[in-house]
Amino acid sequence: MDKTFKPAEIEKRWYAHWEESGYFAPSGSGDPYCIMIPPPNVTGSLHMGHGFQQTLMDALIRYHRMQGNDTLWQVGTDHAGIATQMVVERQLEAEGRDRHELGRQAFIERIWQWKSESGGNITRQLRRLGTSPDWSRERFTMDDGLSRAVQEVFIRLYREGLIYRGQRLVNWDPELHTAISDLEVIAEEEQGHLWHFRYPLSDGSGHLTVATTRPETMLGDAAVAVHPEDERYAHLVGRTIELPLVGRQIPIVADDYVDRDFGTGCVKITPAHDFNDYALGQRHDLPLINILNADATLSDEAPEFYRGLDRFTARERVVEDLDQLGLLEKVEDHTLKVPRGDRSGVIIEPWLTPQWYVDAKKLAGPAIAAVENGDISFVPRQWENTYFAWMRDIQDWCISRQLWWGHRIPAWYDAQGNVYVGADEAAVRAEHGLDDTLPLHRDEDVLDTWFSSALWTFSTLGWPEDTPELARYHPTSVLVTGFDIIFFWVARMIMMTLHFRGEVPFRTVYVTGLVRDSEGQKMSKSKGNVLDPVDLIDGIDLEDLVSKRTAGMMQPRLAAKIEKATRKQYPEGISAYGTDALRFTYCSLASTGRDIKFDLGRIEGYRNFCNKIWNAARYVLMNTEGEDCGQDASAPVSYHLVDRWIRSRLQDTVGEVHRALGNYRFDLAAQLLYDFIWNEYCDWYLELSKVALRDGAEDEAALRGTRQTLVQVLENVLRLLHPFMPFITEEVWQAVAPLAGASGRTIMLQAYPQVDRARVDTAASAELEWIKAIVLGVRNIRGEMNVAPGKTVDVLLRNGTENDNKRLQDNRTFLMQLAKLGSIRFLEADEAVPAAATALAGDLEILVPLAGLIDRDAELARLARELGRIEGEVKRLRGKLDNPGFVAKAPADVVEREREKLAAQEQAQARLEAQHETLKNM
RNA sequence: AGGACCAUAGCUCAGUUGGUUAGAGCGCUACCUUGACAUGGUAGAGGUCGCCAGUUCGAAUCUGGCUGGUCCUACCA
Repeated sequence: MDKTFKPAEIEKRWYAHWEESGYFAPSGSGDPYCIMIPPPNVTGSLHMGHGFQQTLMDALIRYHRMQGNDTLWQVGTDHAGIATQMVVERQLEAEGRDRHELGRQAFIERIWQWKSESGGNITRQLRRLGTSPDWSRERFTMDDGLSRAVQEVFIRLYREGLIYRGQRLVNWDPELHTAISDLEVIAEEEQGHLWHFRYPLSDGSGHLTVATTRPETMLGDAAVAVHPEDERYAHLVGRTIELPLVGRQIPIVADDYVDRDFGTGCVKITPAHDFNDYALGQRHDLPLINILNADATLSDEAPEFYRGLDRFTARERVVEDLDQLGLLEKVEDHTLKVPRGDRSGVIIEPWLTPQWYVDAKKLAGPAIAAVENGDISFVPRQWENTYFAWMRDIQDWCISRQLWWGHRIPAWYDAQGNVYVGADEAAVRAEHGLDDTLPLHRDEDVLDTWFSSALWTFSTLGWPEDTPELARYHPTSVLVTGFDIIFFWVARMIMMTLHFRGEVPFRTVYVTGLVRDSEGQKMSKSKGNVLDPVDLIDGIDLEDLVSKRTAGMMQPRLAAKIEKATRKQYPEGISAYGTDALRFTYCSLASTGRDIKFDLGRIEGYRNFCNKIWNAARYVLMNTEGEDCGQDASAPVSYHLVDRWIRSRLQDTVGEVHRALGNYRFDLAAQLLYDFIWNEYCDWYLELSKVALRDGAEDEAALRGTRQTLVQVLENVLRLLHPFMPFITEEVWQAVAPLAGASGRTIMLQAYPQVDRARVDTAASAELEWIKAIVLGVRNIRGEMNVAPGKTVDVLLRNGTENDNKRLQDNRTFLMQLAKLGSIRFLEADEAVPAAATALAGDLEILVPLAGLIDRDAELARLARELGRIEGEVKRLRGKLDNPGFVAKAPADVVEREREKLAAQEQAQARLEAQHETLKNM
């Protein structure tokens, strides 16, 4: 084995081997355990959030696979309608063409082609993370089976009256020329203005002043509204206004939607271009005057002068023109929330078009109940509140998109506008008895991407066919996802699955936090702070990183800024940490209910941890390969104290890891394993084993016992660690397993360690603590008193019991070696106490004679410091025990424990005081 | 406007039903190339647990308020 762990070659080799060997497929036996991957965008690339979630899913999958479950991880990708279409449209744009020139058919073919070129990217990246989904079952939301499921669901919901077509205001993206759902609109505060306009009363008796953030919409005004109880305007209600620039007579209406205290208390009402105004318009029977075209230029409904102008140009004109007429009263700076499309980034227009909707309210009922009654639970629980809040106020879901890439809506229209929904045109004709000569044309629109995603848990398993997989793996076990798609995806999956399967899609929703950069900023391309998980695995030099982060930047200034920041933060680029270190980092940061700040310091630490494991394995192999490790059961084996101790500690660790994983506490599991391996197995056991192997050379059975313990504990640890660090554990396991008496082709399919109560050995633990206390006591003196590391020291023990004496005889060589002693013995009863530094191990006093090694005054100071600490502790404990309330009301065992603590501290205090006194007088 | 979450060592975070000497990693200090590992070892410094009340024998932990931060939902033209 190499001296340092080199992950790159190992990862490649093992992943290929696992996949070729079919180890990722379900075993077919055991209790089913199933996770559905949240399907990433097929043409997308892996980001840190993916890396995080995939790692957690894979850890769960590998854990359950090793636990003997029939484990299915269903993998697949999403066609991501808008996102993918946009990418290809940009490509066309670069060629100076557009999709309309190409035509629908050719454009769709072009996207399929792009998918076939780039679609492997994301799955390749998933493989680099070491994920173990059943690749043979990979699905795509637009493959035949899933498309059939989508069609079936649409038709059935339509027939049940749960899908309908309606004309109403939608969120219209003037850039993409499509409707989008409420969830796809991001409203953020921006600086704008509030314009105050005078609207003259028709009878010439004066004017009203209205305030607006969108002057151009006044061309579509249908009324002015005031509050019904607003005395200032009560006399005007029912009268009319002559709308400037347009000349239309519009009414003044009263509606309690109006906030009297905002602006002038008069609101211009544009029912066709504002959601609130639309609702108000419905109440007052106002006309809808649509002044915008699909691209947000002014339509023919606007006065001729403005037609064809862009909405923002029209805004300037309207303001100018009103100013000219003396109707612009004032302009104020104003902060307002601006709705933008989450994909295009342009300002969304409420726009009147016919669209398809899902009646979400009816589907929401059972979906709410499923969480209320515990059929589905969220981890952490507080997300249930978020879910309920949204579901109880759910709005109908606009599912049609004016795109070409996606599942085309299975609806046909005749010349009269009658709608026929069915699987295909022939089916529609047959069902409705339509003559072949009657012209029908198919709906041009496609479905929202999330419509097909909502069916993911059952469509991937073969629905609407009644497949064995559906029966076996559905409902699935757990969904691992981010909170950002609880509404987009999780809620809709629950609704659809309950409706069509009559069962929940999953029992548990594990909601992960967001991965942020080391400053807590959201990672985004435009901020230039994104990290590619693969770059953390393979490393990347500075120049490549800079060019990657600044590629495709529209604004050169932004690019320069990003370049500067990147050069400052990563002057050496990013080194290669390997997949295992990355995965372990993700796990260790995965506290529930908290976003994670990704800090390179952590991954570096865990890279070092990999190296530690690697080197521990090297040591173990050096001492066991070619040696008798007790594989032959007939040879006698005896276990030394240190062997019994580490085996016992292993059991504790195994139990706690199971508990942590049962609660989705990946961070605790990672911490437990790190601590056991580094601080117990390596720091203590391996060091102790060196002594045992060298000084026990005459006892073959004991040697066998220690060698066997070395390899067996390591072998157990590797299995414990495998769900988190699949590669290094496999590589090392292959070498270690035969020596540990384990066999099998891969660690992946070995059993996960279980607690063996018989191996819990509290006596061994106690004795080892005794050894550690003495070693640490001496080391502390050595360290603080600056005793040269090469120098041995002599130690005298005082005030020991019979048991201490026996322990000393049994463990002398361990103490000698680990504390680097020249000698150690008990002080004779009549022996004079030499000037010495002192440490305590319980009642036992450890004396290190100064003997020219240690400075007396320094030791006095050290003792004084220690005494100060103990004094404080004694004072605190006395105060507590002197409090009658405590003694009377606290549970007896708590009081007893405090008494014992006090006694121990007082004892220690007395000892050290005596020693301090003695030393001072020497 | 309503709601959620967060505030613990210089940094990133643990701390399970109230009872620990409040922990870990990184960073820092001193010493050490000792035969698994300098991606290492040994020892050490560092915290009035955001602030103020309250409940309690006892609060980092429970309750209320405040301050600061993150986010979600809805939205006033």
